[in-house]
Amino acid sequence: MDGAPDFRPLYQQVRDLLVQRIVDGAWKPGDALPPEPALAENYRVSQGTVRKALDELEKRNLVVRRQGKGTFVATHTPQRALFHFFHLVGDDGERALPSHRMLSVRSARADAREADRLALKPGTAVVRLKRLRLLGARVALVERIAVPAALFPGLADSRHADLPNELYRHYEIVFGVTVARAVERLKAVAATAEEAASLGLAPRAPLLEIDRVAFGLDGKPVEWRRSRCDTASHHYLSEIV
Amino acid sequence: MDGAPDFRPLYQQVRDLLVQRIVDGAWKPGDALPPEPALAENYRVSQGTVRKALDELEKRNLVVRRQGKGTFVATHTPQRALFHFFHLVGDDGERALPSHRMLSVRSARADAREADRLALKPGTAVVRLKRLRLLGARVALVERIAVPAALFPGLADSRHADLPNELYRHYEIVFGVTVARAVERLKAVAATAEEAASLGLAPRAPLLEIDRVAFGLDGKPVEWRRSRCDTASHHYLSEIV
DNA sequence: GAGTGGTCTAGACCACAGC
DNA sequence: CTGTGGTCTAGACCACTCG
Repeated sequence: MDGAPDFRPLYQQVRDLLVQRIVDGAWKPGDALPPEPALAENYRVSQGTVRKALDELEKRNLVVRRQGKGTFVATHTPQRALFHFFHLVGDDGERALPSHRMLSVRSARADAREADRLALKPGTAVVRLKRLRLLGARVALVERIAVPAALFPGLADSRHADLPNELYRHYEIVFGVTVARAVERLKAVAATAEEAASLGLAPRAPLLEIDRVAFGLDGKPVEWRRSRCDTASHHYLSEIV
Repeated sequence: MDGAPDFRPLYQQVRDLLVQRIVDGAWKPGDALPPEPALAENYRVSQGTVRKALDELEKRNLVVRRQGKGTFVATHTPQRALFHFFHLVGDDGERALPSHRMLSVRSARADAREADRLALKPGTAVVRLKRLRLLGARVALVERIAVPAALFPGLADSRHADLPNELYRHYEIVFGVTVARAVERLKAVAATAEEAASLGLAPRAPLLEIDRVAFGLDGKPVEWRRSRCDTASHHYLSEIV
């Protein structure tokens, strides 16, 4: 820590250096970080300072720590992928885990809205996915997804039946794209004729629209997703602390 | 810390003792806690341990710390009341702060749903409020609220015009009830004829229903609120970290 | 200047994992 | 047994607030 002068607290500097190494891919999801004493020596700070930096990485869900084993870069396990980002819950409180039916995968040029949400220039190459998602045996969501083609080379050529339900895990394993954060905007909308047919509802039935932008480790948008959900027997759960 | 044997970490014991004092009202919202060295001496632990306990209280939004001044029990400032618990945002990204028009305040006996949400026996005395809330100049929400009468003595006798927009602040100042946490369940529903009229919408227009249970410092439900919102030009914002 | 919380250190010991 | 993260201490100094 004796390089360029920097007047922020040491633990923040260490924290940012650690984040940088994860963002750069020096440590990949699932990898163990060096032990705390090694990091302390490496950065010429005390172990307490390293711990405070790691506390913050843990709070941001970038690493998980396990006593006796080590500190590991966080991964999108099936559990995390589903429960952390999927907030639809049965009205009885059961978290019915969704399955899916992928309908199509197509290359396209970003339209105005995709360009806005993904922070791209209109016309940039994107990949569009369409799928249905089932809760229990019923189709409950229709989903349109758009991602920048540049981040996902070859995705457009996937056979749509081969794409897994847990896309974020797939993004991470196959394309090295880690979803670190997301912002969801929710609205109530009336189902289009097509949506109503897919969901087995009356035309213009009320649907919950979830418009989600997911961000990568570097803070840039990596996916835009618009889900329209039948909330007759499910709800979106939001906990405020 | 040399009383009854307890094998949890010291900082957790100190944390829980501090929480207890806040819950019991020994320190009220806005009060300063004793300085860290005093707490350390009091509980016979090091200042570092007290700090770790206070870190957790701060994370739970129970206290706020200000360098050079002290540590204070959190209060529902107008800012916090609105932005922490009110998640509707204009589609342009502006946080239009809502105003309200209280319609009625009535005593009643808890029906089945109120009893469920508030963890009361059916028939327990409750107070029901109805109000409209405006975003800008437009009526955008119709809201029904129910609270246990026992926690809010005299509330039922309030002139409804006297009740402020920021109810949580009112609960805290007038009744000593602090809302610490809330759970919201969101659905899309079709407006009833009455709701459509209040909101100036077509009958059966899609509305976002927010069903919120708010919990006090002791973890017990203190309010149930059901808001139905016109999301034509606003959305509910949910950030996932 | 006195008092507060914020940062940082060095070192001890504990609890858990795995050979 | 060794190595990991988790807890705890004691003390130093910094940054901010206020009289």
